[in-house]
Amino acid sequence: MANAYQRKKQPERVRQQLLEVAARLSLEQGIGAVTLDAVSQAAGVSKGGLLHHFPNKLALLDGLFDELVARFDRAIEEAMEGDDVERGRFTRAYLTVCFALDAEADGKGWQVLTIALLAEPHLKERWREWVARRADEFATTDSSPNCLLARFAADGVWLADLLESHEFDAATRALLFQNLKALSLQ
Amino acid sequence: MANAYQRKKQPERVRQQLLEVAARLSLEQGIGAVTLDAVSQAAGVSKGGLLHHFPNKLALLDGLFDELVARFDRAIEEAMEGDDVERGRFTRAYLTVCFALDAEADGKGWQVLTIALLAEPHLKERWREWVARRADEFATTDSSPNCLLARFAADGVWLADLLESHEFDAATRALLFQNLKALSLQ
DNA sequence: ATAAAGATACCGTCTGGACGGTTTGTCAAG
DNA sequence: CTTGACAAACCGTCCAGACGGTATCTTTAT
Repeated sequence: MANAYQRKKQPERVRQQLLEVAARLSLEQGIGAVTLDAVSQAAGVSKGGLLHHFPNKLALLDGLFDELVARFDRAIEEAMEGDDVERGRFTRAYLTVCFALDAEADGKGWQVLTIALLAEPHLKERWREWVARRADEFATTDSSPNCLLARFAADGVWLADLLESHEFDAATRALLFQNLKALSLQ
Repeated sequence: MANAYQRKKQPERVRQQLLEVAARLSLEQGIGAVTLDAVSQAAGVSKGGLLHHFPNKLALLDGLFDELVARFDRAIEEAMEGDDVERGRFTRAYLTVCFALDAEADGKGWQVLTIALLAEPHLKERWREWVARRADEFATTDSSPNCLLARFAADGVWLADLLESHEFDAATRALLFQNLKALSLQ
């Protein structure tokens, strides 16, 4: 730390570290805690260093968004692997991922996504693009009203997880999941 | 404006104006734009004046939350009036209100609720209380999994409206609404 | 092979502005 | 004449970003 000039350069590692730290900070202390100072310090980098990787704060949030969307995409793709029914496959994967998020260890880190998303009108736009791309991609298999409905419900459940507003028992939760999956097949 | 000492004193009016302005600001420019300076200025009041009505910023957000929840409650109650089927009545009202929000003129102002809600852990807690109270109140008529599901879907639709992430045609939207209402009756 | 010539990856400090909140003062109404 | 409803100036803090530097990588020319 004292002599960081000498230490090995590992830009990709540092960049990753910055994103991780930013996610963790926002999770633990709210989005307000994500300041350039706090993030850089927690990542063991100077503020100048942070600003080298992300030219401004918006770029940092963008990077965070990209990272999280990428994880989301991967999770969905993974969930689609083991499903050989075409109809509603994407929707079922979406359901699976959304319902699993609260249990998952690093799933908590996702929460920052929405917060930033809602706070930053700019990210709202990017999310819209994601939805549009996916809707287009799976138009032939997942565009039925029932699939749409199921995905909306998943969003609702995910929001409830985020806000911790509903106290489910696991059985009800599982039942909901089953019912929604059934909807995706009709 | 120049000489506000002379103008008629109308505390309730000013208070209301402050809340309205705060809602509008958060809607148009994000929650970050809701600063004491901006709100007070846009409401034609000095910052001292604002802080007379709301001793600190948290109190302002609280007031906003109260106002919005009150409107929500009123809207739900109103929607329940014309419904004489007991089973799922609350859920149908909830659906009606959520689906109507984007069309409503001042419905847009609601959006601030979530944003503030997600940003402020403190408001998250209060929202949880609202949900719990309602869930308890209508436990006998609206606690079925299908009702729960319908309400979650409504939340999802509402979120989509908020983020402007989905482009519905009116027909699909109406169909969703009908399907969900049907669910509340099963 | 190697040395010069950039390019890249950082560090540490400074600044200007925004923002929440305080204080003191002023006017009006009851 | 006391209290409530404001105004206006001010304070301390925090924060985004600029800036100028330094050390390490990579490429290129010889």
